[in-house]
Amino acid sequence: MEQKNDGKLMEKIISLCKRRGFVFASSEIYGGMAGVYDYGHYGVLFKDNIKKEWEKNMIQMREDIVGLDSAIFMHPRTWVASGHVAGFNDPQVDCHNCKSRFRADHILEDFGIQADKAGIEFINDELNKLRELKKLVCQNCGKAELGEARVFSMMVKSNFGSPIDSLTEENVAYLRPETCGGIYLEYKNTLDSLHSKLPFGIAQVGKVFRNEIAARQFIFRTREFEQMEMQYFHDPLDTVSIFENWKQTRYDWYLLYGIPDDKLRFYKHEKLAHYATDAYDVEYDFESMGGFKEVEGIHARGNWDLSQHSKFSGIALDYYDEEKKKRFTPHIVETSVGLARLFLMFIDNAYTEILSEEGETRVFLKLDPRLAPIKVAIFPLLKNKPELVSTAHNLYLKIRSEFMCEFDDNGNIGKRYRRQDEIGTPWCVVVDFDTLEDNSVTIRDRDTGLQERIQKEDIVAYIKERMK
RNA sequence: GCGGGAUUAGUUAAUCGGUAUAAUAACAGUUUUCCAAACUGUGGUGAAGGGUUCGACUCCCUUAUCCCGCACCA
Repeated sequence: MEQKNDGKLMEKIISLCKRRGFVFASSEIYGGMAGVYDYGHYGVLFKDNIKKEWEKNMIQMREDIVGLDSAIFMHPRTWVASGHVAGFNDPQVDCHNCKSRFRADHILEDFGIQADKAGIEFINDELNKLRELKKLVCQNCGKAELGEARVFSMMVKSNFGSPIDSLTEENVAYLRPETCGGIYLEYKNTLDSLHSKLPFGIAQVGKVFRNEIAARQFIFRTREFEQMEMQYFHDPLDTVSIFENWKQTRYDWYLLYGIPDDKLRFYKHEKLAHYATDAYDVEYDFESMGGFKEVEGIHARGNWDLSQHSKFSGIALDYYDEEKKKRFTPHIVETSVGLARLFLMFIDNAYTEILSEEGETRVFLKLDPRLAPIKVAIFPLLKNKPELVSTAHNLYLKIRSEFMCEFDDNGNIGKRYRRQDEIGTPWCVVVDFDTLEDNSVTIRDRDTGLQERIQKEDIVAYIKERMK
């Protein structure tokens, strides 16, 4: 019988990820580093498979989207133009009495003062006005002890390209907090070099960095992570239909890889960025975190990005539509998803425990075969029979050019099955005494434990058929 | 970032101001004709730094990390 989880799923996932070499906390031998994780052998394979499937759907299977891999470092003015330097931060204010901390802009909004994306001077001016009116009180302890607002920038700075003691807003090189900036900067080159016609998209996967105040919940929120983003450039007249289309396309992608419909939902943003016209999140119901959490954002961004970069760079980033005989700055619909969030989502969904009649628990990851780090493991039935071992090993040598696969002759057969179950390997092939007679092997299904007897030569075709 | 709790082997736990234990996992061997069997052997542990002490895993301080709650998540 399948066991219901007892609220310890996150602990079990973290433990499995470490024990089986998927994910390690960074810098463990130095005591760890918060919000940074390293991916071990199976973690890399799994993560790369997720990335490949995303790229296949977003680039390979489409005529209207092209790839890009832009640099992490961009010209400092990029982030001034995008509004990140001014707005990508949390203005916070502390209560001197009870030590509670609040978002300063949220406090102002309670008084009807629009402070989203406002500068720190503006926020402190408004806070001072409220102080004079004696309206400023701590929402927690009720005393008027709120101090000056301070800015916690989410942007990670570097000394890239300049001596470290002379950093200014003009020359500081930020580590990008999102990958889409690189897409906007290469919009023009892409258009010129690939004769793309609107509507078209640019997709890329890459590392980004954010100074999260509290990086928690394993790999769900980290300071260094990978984003998979796609920016779709189009005629503003088509925004509504294109936006709806992308919502559906992205939602359906999750269903393709075994995420059940009832664990997915859309969340509509009520509070939009000033340039945005519509924004939805795809949320997944994480059992390990007790509810729905955002995995992907789908946003209609208007022409804010291109027009800002055009304004700050002095380079025209518009588009002339030959058919419609009109010139305009393209509008953008963006899809943006965190790779590590998908990693956690797929494991959260795949983690399964079955209690056997003997009272033993079998743990396995019910991963889609396309995502599983190892596709097939090959064992000899017994390890003290050299002819079984060598036949199995030769079979492994033959198959490994087709799929990521493993050979294992450690311990006994049951133990080897369990190890593969835990890393989500969909098939295990066993070479037994019949193999020596008639070249047949058994192939066992991870989810059912059932075996079929097939010919050695048919293994590759068998697996390929089931990975479509 | 605030408040509270915690940190002993890969994991789960025990003990003790005086040589740190066990189970399990790992590895090697024997065995085993399909689901973590058994036997033998091997390696591995006090988060980091400082203090008190003849002697600290144990007492004290600092830092880090984790968990719970608050706040935050453009």
